[in-house]
Amino acid sequence: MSKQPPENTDPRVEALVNQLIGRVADKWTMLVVEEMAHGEELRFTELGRRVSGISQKMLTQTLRQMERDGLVTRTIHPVIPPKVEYSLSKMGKSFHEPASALGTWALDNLERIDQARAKYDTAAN
Amino acid sequence: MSKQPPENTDPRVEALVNQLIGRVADKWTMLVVEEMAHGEELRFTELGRRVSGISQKMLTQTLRQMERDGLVTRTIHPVIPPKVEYSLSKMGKSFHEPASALGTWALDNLERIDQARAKYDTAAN
DNA sequence: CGGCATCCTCCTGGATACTG
DNA sequence: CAGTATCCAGGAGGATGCCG
Repeated sequence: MSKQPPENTDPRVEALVNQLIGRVADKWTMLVVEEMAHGEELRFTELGRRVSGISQKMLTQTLRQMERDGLVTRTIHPVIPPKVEYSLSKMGKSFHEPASALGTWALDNLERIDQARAKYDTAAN
Repeated sequence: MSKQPPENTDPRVEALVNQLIGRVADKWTMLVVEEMAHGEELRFTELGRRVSGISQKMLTQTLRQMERDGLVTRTIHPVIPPKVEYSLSKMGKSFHEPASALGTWALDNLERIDQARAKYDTAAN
């Protein structure tokens, strides 16, 4: 499988798209976007508090990637103690739509999925 | 960060939702759903051919998870050589909507993201 | 054909400690 | 406060071989 890269599309574009899907279909990215979608600027620590379960490392990493991809704006206030504020860019906000649609779907179907799993697990043993 | 699990929600539900997001925000799941969305029943190998870059192992794994979650129906035809067909369940189809919305977004913004990255990379060095 | 089992490698990501 | 740096365990996932 995937022995011969399909000739019908430019392999570089293929790779890029593939990688982009990986980035976009990222749990932490989605959760961070969700928290930032309300519009206010958020500080690093506050963001960490809101995204439940995220480690500081992953928060940093996720924010860097999002900044690099142009989803997030990072504003450094040169004061002591340091103050850095994050907010969604225009593109970031546009990303929030499909992302939150997916989140909504997950919530809506949580029950059904849970049941499906239980059924599957008992059936198969 | 994430030292004290927030008390405002049931930690078990929290965990489940978190895990579910992880499942739902999965690259291969999305790509597989995309290929299956056209409605026909698809055989294992054919599916593998369509989802570019997926290994046989990941395809099997993804399909099993999706089946377990009730997104996919697996039909075994007891013939020789073996014939197994996969199709989206009703829930699977409903998942396709937000999933493909995300894919569409990625495609639409591929250019912008690429530019943002280039800009970020040259600026920071 | 449609897998499962095994091995092995690399990357992800948590924990911890330290800085401007 | 907002990170960076380091270490390290565990899981993801490719390659290969075998089977009903």
